[in-house]
Amino acid sequence: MKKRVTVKQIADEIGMSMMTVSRALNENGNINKKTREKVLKTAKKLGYIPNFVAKSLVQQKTFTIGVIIPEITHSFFPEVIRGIEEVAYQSKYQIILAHSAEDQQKEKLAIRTLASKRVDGLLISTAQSVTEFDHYQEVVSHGLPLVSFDRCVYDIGVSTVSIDDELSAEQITEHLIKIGYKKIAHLAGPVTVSIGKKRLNGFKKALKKNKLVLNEDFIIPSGFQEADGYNSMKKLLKLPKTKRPRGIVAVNDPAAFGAMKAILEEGYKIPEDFALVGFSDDIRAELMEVPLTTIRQPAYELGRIATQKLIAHIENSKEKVEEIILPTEIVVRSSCGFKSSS
Amino acid sequence: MKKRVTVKQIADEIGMSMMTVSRALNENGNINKKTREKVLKTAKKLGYIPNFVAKSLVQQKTFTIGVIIPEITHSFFPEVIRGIEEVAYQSKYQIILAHSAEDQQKEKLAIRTLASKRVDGLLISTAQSVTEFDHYQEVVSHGLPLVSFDRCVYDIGVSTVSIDDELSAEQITEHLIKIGYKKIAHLAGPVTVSIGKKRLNGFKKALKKNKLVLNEDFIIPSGFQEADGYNSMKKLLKLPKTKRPRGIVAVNDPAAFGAMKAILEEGYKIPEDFALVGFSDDIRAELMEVPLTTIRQPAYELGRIATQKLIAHIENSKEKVEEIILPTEIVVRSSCGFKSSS
DNA sequence: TTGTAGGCGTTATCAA
DNA sequence: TTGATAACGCCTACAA
Repeated sequence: MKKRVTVKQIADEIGMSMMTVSRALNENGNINKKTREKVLKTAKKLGYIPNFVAKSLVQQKTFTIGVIIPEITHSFFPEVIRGIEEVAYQSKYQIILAHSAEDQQKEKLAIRTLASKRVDGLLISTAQSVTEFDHYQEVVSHGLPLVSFDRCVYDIGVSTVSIDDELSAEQITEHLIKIGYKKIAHLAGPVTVSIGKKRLNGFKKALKKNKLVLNEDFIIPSGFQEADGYNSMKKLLKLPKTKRPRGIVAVNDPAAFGAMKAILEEGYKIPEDFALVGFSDDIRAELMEVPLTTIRQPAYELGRIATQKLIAHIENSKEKVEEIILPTEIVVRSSCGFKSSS
Repeated sequence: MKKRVTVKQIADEIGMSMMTVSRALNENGNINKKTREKVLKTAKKLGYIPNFVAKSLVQQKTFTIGVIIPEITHSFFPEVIRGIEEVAYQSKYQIILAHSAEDQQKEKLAIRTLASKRVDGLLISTAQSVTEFDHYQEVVSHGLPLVSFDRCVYDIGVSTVSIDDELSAEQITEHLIKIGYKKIAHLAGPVTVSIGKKRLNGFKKALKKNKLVLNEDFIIPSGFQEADGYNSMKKLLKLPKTKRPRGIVAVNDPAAFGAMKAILEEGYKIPEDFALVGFSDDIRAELMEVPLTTIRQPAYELGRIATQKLIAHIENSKEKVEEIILPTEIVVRSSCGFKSSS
């Protein structure tokens, strides 16, 4: 293997100093045009590849953003990543992608590793199992810019980008109520995660606002995965017929898919026996055996805006910490029965 | 903002040399147990975060792998990435994810940037618009390990991980033939991309083997996106009725989805008017209005194995260059008519 | 416009 | 077991 070409080698080759070469390579100012061309030609001839590691060390800047997501299989996060990558690319940043797989320990480790790799900033959507946020606090206190998106952390002084989960959950629950359903259950996410708690709150709010009694048995602790929705729904189906809900508000689409599977599996019909709604408008939602009523989230935009905000924080330490809320839209399909005019 | 804690600061704090601290931090051998504990305690007290950038510079190793994919929205690549991330994580590597968006220029730039960031290796699935591979050759000749996956490059001396595209395309085409279709068209991918060329070859092979005439008009240049399939199918539908094919082999599932849309849009039925098959078993394939017959690819496994091979190359320069082929499976659904027993 | 000296934070090497 | 010194490749700051 040939020895790596460095600035010094180029300098020696043309009999000039390293600084001249460095300047020529970086298109700064103040350099003789001919010198510059000579340097560039020599660099090409020798097959020079600049070393960003060395550059990063000197400049204390890596042009790299760490991205930690809890999940990647479904359609939401890939869309978010596309948005992140696009904005990062435009600003000449790369992204290091880490997958927490909903696991707190992995998330913690990822944060530490990324901090050690000296990423310029961090974009995080919290794992399902996360119960405390010391590990966020730790890097933030070291001055590492962090933007929390989708599943956010509040009160630690970082910008957040999300939708209005509470309001959206309230809206979709109310949609069921307006159609005429009264006994409505919620397959809830973990309340330690922002979206779990906020969607539950929205669900409760809708009942209250419409003077429906909140039956605590109808709040089924669930999770964000299809299997969670499936298991929770199975539990509901074990209740005696008269004690069962008629409407189901799932914490997200994958959970709704699981619930749908459980319902159909036991020979019940949607929406005749159970009305079902999800949350996030997964790419599969409209394709399911019973197309799913859900909340559409602007995933791609969310990725873009979170990244823009993060880069703003990186490049300007005075950038204002904000809670950014993106609009959603209720998408009515057949899983909840006829369309309401409201 | 407080000043960053370094090895030197820890050393000063406890009155020892930097080397002792470094050794203690790295759990090497040869260090007094008490010294080690003292260092660790002090490091924690001061909030030390190791600087991998400096370490990388010294050790000429970043524990980072560059991953370049052409597309991220559909289900194939997210699954691959999950496999990549998992294996990388187990071996303590992180991944830098770059998105070429099917664009040759972006892919070139990504390769250069990743080489400059001194990733330890590169995992690439070629963009649709790529016509020449000098940019691969360039980094490979510099000794940067590269593994080409899914959409592979051959003959440049790198390991490849893919399925047997030619055989699989032959099989699924033959499946249509066995059912009884004789006039079969192919929505082809760009032949400059391995899978485009190989799937076309497989298609041709199946016709030949079964003594069907190859009608060049039935090979429609298409692309890997839904819109490409849609446009190509529209072209086919403009042919006079008697000159139209009865079976359609799409280069991949998204293209098949586009074709399906075009067919149904004009009031035709699948499979009654047109039998349709795809390739890759996208997550939506079984959920479509007409469930799609397709080839199942082991995406997650593909990501895992490509990464294992890459890390093997990284950690052992004598690792054998291989063409790894993963098995596929034909998944018969209703879009191709009744199930064949074969 | 070009060059010199020093340092970014860490580890390899050799010596004590 | 511990320490001093140089080196990784580049850039900042200052000088010529």
